[in-house]
Amino acid sequence: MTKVVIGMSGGVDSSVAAYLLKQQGYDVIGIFMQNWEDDDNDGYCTIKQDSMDAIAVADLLGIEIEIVNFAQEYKQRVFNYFLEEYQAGRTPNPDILCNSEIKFKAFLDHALKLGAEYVATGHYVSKIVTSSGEVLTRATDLNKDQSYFLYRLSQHQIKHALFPLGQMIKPEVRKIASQLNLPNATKKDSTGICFIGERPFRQFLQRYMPTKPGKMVTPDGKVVGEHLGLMYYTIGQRKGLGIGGQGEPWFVADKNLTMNELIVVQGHDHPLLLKSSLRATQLNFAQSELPPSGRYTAKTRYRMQDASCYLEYLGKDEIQLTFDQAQWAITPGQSVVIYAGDLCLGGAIIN
RNA sequence: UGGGGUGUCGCCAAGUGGUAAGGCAUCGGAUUUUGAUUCCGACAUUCGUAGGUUCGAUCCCUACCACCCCAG
Repeated sequence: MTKVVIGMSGGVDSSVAAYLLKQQGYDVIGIFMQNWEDDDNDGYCTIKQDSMDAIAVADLLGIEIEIVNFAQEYKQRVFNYFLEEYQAGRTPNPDILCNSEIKFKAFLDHALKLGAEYVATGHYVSKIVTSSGEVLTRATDLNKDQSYFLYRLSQHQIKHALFPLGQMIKPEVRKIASQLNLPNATKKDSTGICFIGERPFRQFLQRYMPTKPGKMVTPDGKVVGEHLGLMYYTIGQRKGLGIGGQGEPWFVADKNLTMNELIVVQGHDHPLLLKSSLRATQLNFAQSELPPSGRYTAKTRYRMQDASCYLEYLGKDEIQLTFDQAQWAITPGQSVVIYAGDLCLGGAIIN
C-alpha cells in the first residue's frame, strides 16, 4: 500500500481529504502541524481547538495521527522574511512561503522520512503531467482555487503531493463531512495568515515593529493626515486611513520610504492605482523549461481575476508583464502568478 | 473698533416653519487561507448658547459666544 501523510489542520477540507485518500486505498497517516507558538494569551489562538478537531476526525476515520512542531522552521523561514518585507515597506504573502517552506518542505521531508511516498493537503488545486514535468492546474471549484498560494512549489514538491480535493467543489466537501458526521462539518472556513490566524493585525505587527509615524500626503504634496508607520499599510488599502471630509474615499497609492510619507489618492479608480505593467523577480516555474515569452494570463493578488498579459524576460531572474488592461493596486512583495489556460505555470514576486 | 459672512454627527455637506438628505471617516457583519478591494448593516430626539414669536422652529426675531473676511 502506498503511504501518504496528510496534513490535518482540524478543518473540513483536510478532514475530507483524509477520508478520500483512505477510500482510495492509501495507507494514510495524519499529521497535525503546529507552526506557531503564541507568546501571549490573547484568545486568538485556535491551535488547541484545531488539534482536538483533527484528532477527533482521525479517530473517526480510523487513521493514526501525530502532532509535529515546526514552529522553529516557521519562524526562521517564513516569519523572518515576513518581517523583513514589512520593514522594507512591502506587502509579503507569508502563506505562499509557508506552503513552499513548511508544508511542502519541512513537512514533506518529515513524511519522506516516515517512508511515505506522498504528502497530501486539503488544498483546492490539481496537478497534471506534461512533457516537461508535473504542473499544478486550477481546481475544479474556481471559487476556492488555491493554485495562487502554491505557485512556488518545485517539480520535486509537486511530484510528491496529492490534492484529493482538486476535482471537488466545496459544497460537496461539506456534504461528505456531514454524512460522515465529522465534528467540524460546519466549522467556518479559516482565514487569516496561516497558523497565526485572525487577530488584530496592526497590533500584532506592533509587537515586532515599532510605530514610525509620518505624514499622509496627496501626490501633489498636500498633507491630509498622519500614518503610524509605512509598514502597516498596503497599496490599495482604504480602511484605517481615517481621512474624512469631502468627496470620495481615499486609498493608499504609494509609499515614499525616504520621506516616510504615505501617498494617498481619492477615488477607487484614480490613475495612480492602475498600472498596466510590472516587473518581478525570484522566479519560480515548476516545469523544466521556462515558459517562453508570449501571451498568458496572470493574477497579481489572490482572489483577483487573472488578466491577459504579455510575458518577457528582462534577465535571468526578472520578468516583465504587460497587461492588456491596467491592473488595480499592483503591490510590491505580492506575487504574480502566471497561467496558461488552466495550467498554473509559476510566478514571481512583484517589485 | 467699524462693515460683511458663517456656525447642522469626528470631517465635508443638504435642508426647511411641521418635526434633521447624502458622502467621507468610524464601528459591526458577509466574502476571503496574505486583515487589500468589494458588499451589507449601524451611526445627530438634535441643528453654537440663552431667550422670544408661533399650535409647532434647525429654519423667523433678540442678545450673547466663536470663527472667517474686508476695513484700520
